[in-house]
Amino acid sequence: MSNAKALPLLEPSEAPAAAVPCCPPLSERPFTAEEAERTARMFKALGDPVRLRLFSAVASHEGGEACVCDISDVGVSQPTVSHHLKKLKEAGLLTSERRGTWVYYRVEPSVLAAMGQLLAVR
Amino acid sequence: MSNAKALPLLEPSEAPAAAVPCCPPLSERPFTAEEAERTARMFKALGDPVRLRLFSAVASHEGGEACVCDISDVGVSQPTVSHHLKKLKEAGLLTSERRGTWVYYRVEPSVLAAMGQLLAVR
DNA sequence: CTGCAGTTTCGATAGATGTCTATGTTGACG
DNA sequence: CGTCAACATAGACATCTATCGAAACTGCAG
Repeated sequence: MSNAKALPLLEPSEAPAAAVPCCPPLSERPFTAEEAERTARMFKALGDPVRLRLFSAVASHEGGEACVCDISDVGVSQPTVSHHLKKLKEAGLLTSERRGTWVYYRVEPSVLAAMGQLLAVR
Repeated sequence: MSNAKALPLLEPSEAPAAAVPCCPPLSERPFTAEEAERTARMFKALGDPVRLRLFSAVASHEGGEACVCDISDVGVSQPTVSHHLKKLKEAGLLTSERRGTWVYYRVEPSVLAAMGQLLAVR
């Protein structure tokens, strides 16, 4: 093909979803529907065992980042791993960057802090 | 009836699931399959907007407890509310107690602390 | 240019989940 | 005892989701 412009459209749904400036602590006041919708996305992303293992693997990896090949050993096929990493990315919990052959994922530290605040006791 | 022993059988599946003594911080080391399975249950329970609103409503209510009638206004039918409260209970996030006509739900404070620890930064 | 390894995307499918209506249970009150 | 109100359970249904194999894409090395 030798094309040089093969991706004319980039879905904005691919964006990091801005999960950081999220919400008040859960026990401060009842969540509104909108707050709940936004916050539930993050919890839901961590609500799958495979995703939780992938997230933990990235978070605990040296330098806070890991390439897919480092963490693919979670008992499911490689496309499934990719699928879950995408979900975590869409939830704003991970970011990715391609360096040569490999793709590296890293955790967004501010997100961990934000979720910690959610669970703070009044 | 004036009975004193009317509940002969109580499913153990109804038990609080012992969510408290859970796991090390997510970023300490990669989770094992078993740890992930256990921990994901809690995140999953909070991964639904309606459940999150119900949980927030209970957590922020005076005294840390609320009767169902106080928090049922989340836009779904009454059986659905009951269903979600049951899920939260099974996940070990809420406990319930009947007092007369009303059933009161309250948060397990230790659970919030445990989940907060999960998200602690290394 | 061609092949290869790492990664993502696509299409399909089985199982899980959220929601409803209808019905059951429990306690309070005449 | 009868009725009403507060919750819970049961069953049905539509939608979502996790998973896989196959195929496409990307960068690197001959």
